[in-house]
Amino acid sequence: MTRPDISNAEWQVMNVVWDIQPTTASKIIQQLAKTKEWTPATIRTFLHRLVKKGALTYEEDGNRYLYRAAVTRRATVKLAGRSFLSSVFSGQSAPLLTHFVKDSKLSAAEIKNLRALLDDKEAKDD
Amino acid sequence: MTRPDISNAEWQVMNVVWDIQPTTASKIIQQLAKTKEWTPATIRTFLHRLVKKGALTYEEDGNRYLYRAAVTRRATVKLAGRSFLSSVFSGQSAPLLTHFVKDSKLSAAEIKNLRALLDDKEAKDD
DNA sequence: CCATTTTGTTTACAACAGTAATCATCCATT
DNA sequence: AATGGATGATTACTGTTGTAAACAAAATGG
Repeated sequence: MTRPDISNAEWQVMNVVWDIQPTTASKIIQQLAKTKEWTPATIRTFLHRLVKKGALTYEEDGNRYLYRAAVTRRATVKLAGRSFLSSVFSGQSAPLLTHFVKDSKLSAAEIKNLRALLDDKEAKDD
Repeated sequence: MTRPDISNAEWQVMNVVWDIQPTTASKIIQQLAKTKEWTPATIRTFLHRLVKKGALTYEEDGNRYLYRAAVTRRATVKLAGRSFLSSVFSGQSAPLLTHFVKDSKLSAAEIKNLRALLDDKEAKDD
């Protein structure tokens, strides 16, 4: 169970895989082409590294690979979130939330949703 | 205006400086000793790098330096937050907030505070 | 069948990051 | 004045990250 310690660039790749897995390198490359300037070679490097890190696995499918995530998005986000919280906010959640609420544009629906979550939290008192 | 691109370890140092600036290397080392296992040499390396990156400045004070932040915590947090948001949540604030609300322990007062912030946001409709 | 394209593997290389040790100074203390 | 600690500067070394090119093998189009 290698700890996935996923870099910024690698997150872009993981996000695509989580969205459309199982999938091939060329599909991933296609997706990323929409938003990034990376050459295919670069993306393939990331794929290799992610496999090596244990964040992706693959299965052979003819002459190509079908990639899938070896770690869940939820768990990986949680780890990255804690690391960020710890570095940037010294582990203090409330300032983090304050910051992001202030720095975000939120729709009425999203705000409502967050309120509901807060209500929930208060009710459970945890 | 060199872009401060502050690493995890360097954030620890910056957080101390923002808290107690202007201050000396040995004070910083003392503070960090409470939570980290770094040798003084390591911390001094970080100080040098942060100066080089333009995140810290110093003023000579006898034979030692008085360090102070050259960038505000607010601005630096904002940059780091956006980078994190972009990598881990593909730029989507609402999921980020949902995640952190769920993954945080919050006091009643903190919850109240966040609600107030949300109300504010809704009122201003931005 | 042969050339081209696709796909995966290996190698490259500079900058940054983590983690220090060593070296040179200067100040303070004996 | 000599020495030992504090302080800053320089050097070091490994691993990671961003960014790819080069190479090899397989498939595909003509």
